[in-house]
Amino acid sequence: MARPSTPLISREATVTAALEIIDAEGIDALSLPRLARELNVKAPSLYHHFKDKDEILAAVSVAIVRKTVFPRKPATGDWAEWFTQLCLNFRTAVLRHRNAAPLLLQFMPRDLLTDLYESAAIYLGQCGVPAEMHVQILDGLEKLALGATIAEATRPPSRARLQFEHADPERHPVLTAAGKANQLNPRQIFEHTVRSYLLGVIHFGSIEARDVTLPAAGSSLTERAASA
Amino acid sequence: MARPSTPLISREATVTAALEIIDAEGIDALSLPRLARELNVKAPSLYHHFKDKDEILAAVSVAIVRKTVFPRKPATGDWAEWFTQLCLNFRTAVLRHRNAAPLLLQFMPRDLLTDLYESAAIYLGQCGVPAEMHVQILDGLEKLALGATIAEATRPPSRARLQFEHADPERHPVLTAAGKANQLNPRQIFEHTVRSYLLGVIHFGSIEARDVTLPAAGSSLTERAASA
DNA sequence: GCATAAAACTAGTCTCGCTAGTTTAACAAG
DNA sequence: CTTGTTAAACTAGCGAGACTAGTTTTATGC
Repeated sequence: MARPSTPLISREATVTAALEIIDAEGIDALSLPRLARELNVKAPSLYHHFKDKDEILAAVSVAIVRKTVFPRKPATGDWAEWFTQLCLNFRTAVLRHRNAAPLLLQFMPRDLLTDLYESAAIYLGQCGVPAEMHVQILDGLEKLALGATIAEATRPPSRARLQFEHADPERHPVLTAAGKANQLNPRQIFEHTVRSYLLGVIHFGSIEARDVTLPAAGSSLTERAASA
Repeated sequence: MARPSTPLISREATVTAALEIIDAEGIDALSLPRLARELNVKAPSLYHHFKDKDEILAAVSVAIVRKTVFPRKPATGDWAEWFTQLCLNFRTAVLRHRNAAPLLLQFMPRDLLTDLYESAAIYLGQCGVPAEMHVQILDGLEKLALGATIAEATRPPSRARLQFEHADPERHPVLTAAGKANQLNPRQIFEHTVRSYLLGVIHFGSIEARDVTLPAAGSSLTERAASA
């Protein structure tokens, strides 16, 4: 077969097919031959539309992140509420494709975020938050939201509610009890975490970060395990 | 060559060599032939000591996490301080091998954590923290510390202080200003984030997680970009 | 002393990412 | 309408890596 009247491959269709494979069979199942088969095409043809496999994965990452719903900014100036909703929406968008979540570590489209951050920094300024705290808030929230979401995505969802899967009621009675006492589902825990962080920043953000080094005395996990 | 009088390969030496390769040349450079060469051995011989490559990577992950220094619990009952130190020490241990950090997403040794969590839950109980909050604290901190550390590790360290690398002073003046106003280094930001989170939990932990769904109106990042 | 298992090896398979070079069709310029 | 150029597919094949099978030699336990 040679050049068809209408192209068989489009970037969009490729990304969609890739995402379907990842969703259904996991990220290791996404090979170029496999992806090409899905598009009724041979693997090398993909190189006419993407430089290499990484470019495909980056495009998949963009597709996931772009589905984050962007909440309207409350006129009340409740910026913490706005950030919380944004983080929740980001989490939702990523968890829709949890098999693909690890991609974001490598391919998170940071240029997409920059426009968002500019807008967020303006909003923070309007709400009276001093500029020295903007980095703290934006950077902390990014790591919190991204990290927590990816971490959650890499756990099997069936066990999401069962908190500590390795906890043995015999060896870990207190931890087991804590798991039972927990009332919140994963989404609520995430929301609580984000909210607590923002509330902490608001009320304690002006505290100097202490310049502490390692504690004078301590044992490593290894030593601890050996002495147990 | 056949069976030597003393084994040429040990699990420990293998893990050490693997970590050296990852530190020096990145995770993609770690192939079994490459690792075997470092041990003056041929690749298939490794299969007498490890089931597959994943088992090697899991062992590497354990080696990294086990170097986390375990701080002494303050008798004052200042559990937030203890958790903060623990998180900082975890971050330090992981950042010593930042190229290997992404491994923790897949191979984080959760069984190692379980003993730690049991001990932490006991400590929280002794400090008067109600059991309903234990999961919130432990789970939130795990995701925060793990996620933030891995996210930080995957950024190049040289640019760590330069906050928003994609920020263009023309297009993003406020964000650029925020970056300049920032006084904290990455470690301090991390510490601040953990501390803020814990302070938030302490003071607002009893607040019900609101059962909010998506906001009534909003635009996605895509629509936003299109309208800009 | 002998059977067994350990610990290395060689040879080779399969899959994958990617490149080179080919073919045919679309399209723009004269 | 022809013709030259480019687009978009293809086939063939390289090189690397994970892993398997089967072999050899040696240590070790009975």
